[in-house]
Amino acid sequence: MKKPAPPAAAKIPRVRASREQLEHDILDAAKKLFAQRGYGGVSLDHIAKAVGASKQNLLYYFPSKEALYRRVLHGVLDVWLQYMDNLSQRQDDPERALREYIAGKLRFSRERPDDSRVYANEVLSGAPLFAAEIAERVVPSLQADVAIFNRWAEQGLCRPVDGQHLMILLWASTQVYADWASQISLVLGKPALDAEDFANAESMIVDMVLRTVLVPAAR
Amino acid sequence: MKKPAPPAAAKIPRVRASREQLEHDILDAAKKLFAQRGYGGVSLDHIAKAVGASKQNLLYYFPSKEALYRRVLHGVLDVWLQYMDNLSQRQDDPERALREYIAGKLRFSRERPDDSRVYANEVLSGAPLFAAEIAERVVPSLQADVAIFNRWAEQGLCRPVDGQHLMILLWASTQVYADWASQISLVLGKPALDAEDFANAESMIVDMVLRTVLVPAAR
DNA sequence: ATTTCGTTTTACCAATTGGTAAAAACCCTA
DNA sequence: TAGGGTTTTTACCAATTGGTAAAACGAAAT
Repeated sequence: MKKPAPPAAAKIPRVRASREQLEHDILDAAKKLFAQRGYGGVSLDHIAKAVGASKQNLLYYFPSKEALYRRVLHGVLDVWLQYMDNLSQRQDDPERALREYIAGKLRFSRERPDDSRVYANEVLSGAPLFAAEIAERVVPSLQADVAIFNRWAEQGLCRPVDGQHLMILLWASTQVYADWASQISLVLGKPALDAEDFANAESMIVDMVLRTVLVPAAR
Repeated sequence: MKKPAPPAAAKIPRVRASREQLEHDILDAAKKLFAQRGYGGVSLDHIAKAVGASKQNLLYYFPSKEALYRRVLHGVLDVWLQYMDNLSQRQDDPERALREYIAGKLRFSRERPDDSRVYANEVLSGAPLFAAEIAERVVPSLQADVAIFNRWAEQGLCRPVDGQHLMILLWASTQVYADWASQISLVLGKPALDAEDFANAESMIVDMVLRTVLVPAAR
């Protein structure tokens, strides 16, 4: 009606390379919004506008809001686990393994805060859609890590510790720098967390964990 | 139309003692729902149904959804701070002060999980309505605690530690037992956390913190 | 030039959203 | 029992929600 043959490049600044590109953009925008407001706080229209498409166009790529959310969650969990499986790498050296594990999880908080927050939102709401996948993928990963602690303790490489609660503490104290960033930056009196803050966090957490886990003689 | 004069007691099982009672019930139901789904994920109708009233009746007591949410948040912050200001009590005895602080915060997670989750949801979404109040009430409280650490360090009662990040770690590792309860119970393989789990968490956190904070000679 | 297939837009839909206005019911006191 | 203030219900409202159906578009192959 208005423009019989509008040049596509004029309306959409950058040409959509492909279907995969748009699909990826949708997932990305959805992740950012779900991270901030949770599943119920985001509408398809929000996501559509953020990505510059129509709501119906989203529904062409994803059959429903819940399906889209599940895809986002699935991707988030992939990333989460990927940053997390450092403990199993150096099974002979507890100190180095722990240092790398903590560093990895803090890197996750710094580099992928939205992933962290989507995960936090889901867990916070009781993981209604996700409990099964957590039980299937996260719990075994954690149990493997706990088993490593136990082996270390048997071999005298570390003190006998409650592996489960130690892992929970590691999650908590590293994820908090993504999930609670808004409050932490208020506390630190700066608009956003910078590299130095993460470095300070890391040395504090590493210090505490090593003091607790390592046998005195090994230090 | 259906019942010209229905006995009030038949429809509403327990008689509303007073205006304050219903107001309290609304705040309570709202808290529970906001805790689970966040601000955007809850409708006035949800809350109304949970409390057995009509949406319009809620709006008689609270002028808007946001006003109701603010009231909930305000109450949550009251409780949060109340459980939190234990550090300032025993300024002469770091070990005891820390033990009581950790115990208090874990008690908060166990006794008031919904308060904890409402707070977590708000912080997670960037504290859009609440940054001011956090800056006004939480940050000073925390800075007072950090100052206490510094004084202890000066007096040789404890090792020089990064008080801010230590406090963040204390928050994180205690709140996680409320906010991540769904995941933690999956990990521990039980339907819900019990007193023993909280006791284990407490001894692990206390152990770590004391190892890190206390001077070796003092132990 | 036409067909075809993957994509996008237009046009709807019923249900739900937060909120308003006013009538009705309730309850205590005069 | 008649007011009079407080509380609740009924009746609406426009905007938004997730979702469907079908028409229109665009490029690549025929």
